[in-house]
Amino acid sequence: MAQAEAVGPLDESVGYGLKRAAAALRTTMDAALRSLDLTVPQYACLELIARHPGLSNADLARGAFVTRQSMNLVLRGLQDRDLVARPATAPRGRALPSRLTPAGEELLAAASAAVRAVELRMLAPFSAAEQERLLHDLATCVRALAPDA
Amino acid sequence: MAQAEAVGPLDESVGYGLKRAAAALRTTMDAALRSLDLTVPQYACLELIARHPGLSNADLARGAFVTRQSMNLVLRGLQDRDLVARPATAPRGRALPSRLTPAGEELLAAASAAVRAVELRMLAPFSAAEQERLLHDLATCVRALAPDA
DNA sequence: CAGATGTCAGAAATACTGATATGG
DNA sequence: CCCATATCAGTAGTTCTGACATCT
Repeated sequence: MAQAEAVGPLDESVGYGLKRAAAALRTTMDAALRSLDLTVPQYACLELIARHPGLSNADLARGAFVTRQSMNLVLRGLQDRDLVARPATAPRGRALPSRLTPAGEELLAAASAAVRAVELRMLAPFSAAEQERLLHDLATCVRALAPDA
Repeated sequence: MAQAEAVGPLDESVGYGLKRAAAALRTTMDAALRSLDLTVPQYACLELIARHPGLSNADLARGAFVTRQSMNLVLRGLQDRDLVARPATAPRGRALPSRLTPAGEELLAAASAAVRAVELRMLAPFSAAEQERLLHDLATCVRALAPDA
């Protein structure tokens, strides 16, 4: 899919700007991860597990903004590639805690570097203080829309 | 799909914050448009046509961040509901310029008000100057990732 | 009991790929 | 010739909806 160009009057909307920025980031991340045979949801899954070992499928689905069903498929694919490991039986409740395998950690290192490069490119025009401010503003938007998130 | 809660260390990433904000906005807009029997892409299509009468299917697809095929289906659905009208033959080239019908303008007025309310809620914590700054920052992100957009 | 989770199934919308044809 | 457009077809991945069983 091609990038979207400016649409004039609609550029005045913060919501549209948000969507445009998220779409541009998604497209760029997708291209950066393609050589590693990883989709954005797959990368998000690996990153989430690395930062929060033991997350369940439902946790990962919420964190990657996909459904439980989709994350279940993502998780199975990563398990088939020996990038993620989950116990066959739940140690507590029904949740199966996910963990990265050594191969998963290795691939994530490369993927994380690629994604970091994309984010650095996106944030290049901003100072450290401006980046912090933007991050804060985005979090404020989320809180305003979903107070309990 | 449930809202995503905070994920701790990942909150430091502007990219993740961007995705979270866009997801929250999408979910809230979807809920606001449900009573009008409009999906977000359908609303985006109507809004784009209203602000830029005569846009082609390809133009609308880029503006709404969907593929031409998807926009083609959206457009057909809106035409079947007599909200959008397109000439049977192209007046110039192959592009078929879309326009809103009176019914389309009427429904869009309600949809636009609903969406505006959502955006106002999201931006409530910000001053006018801060909103302008956020809009500018988002545009800067887009330019940094896709200079020719 | 309520709530969260994992899982399964079907329907729907969407995206990707490739191909064809038309017009500038 | 090159490029953008509209359209169609097939495949695949995703979402939605509903359902059921399990565990706290």
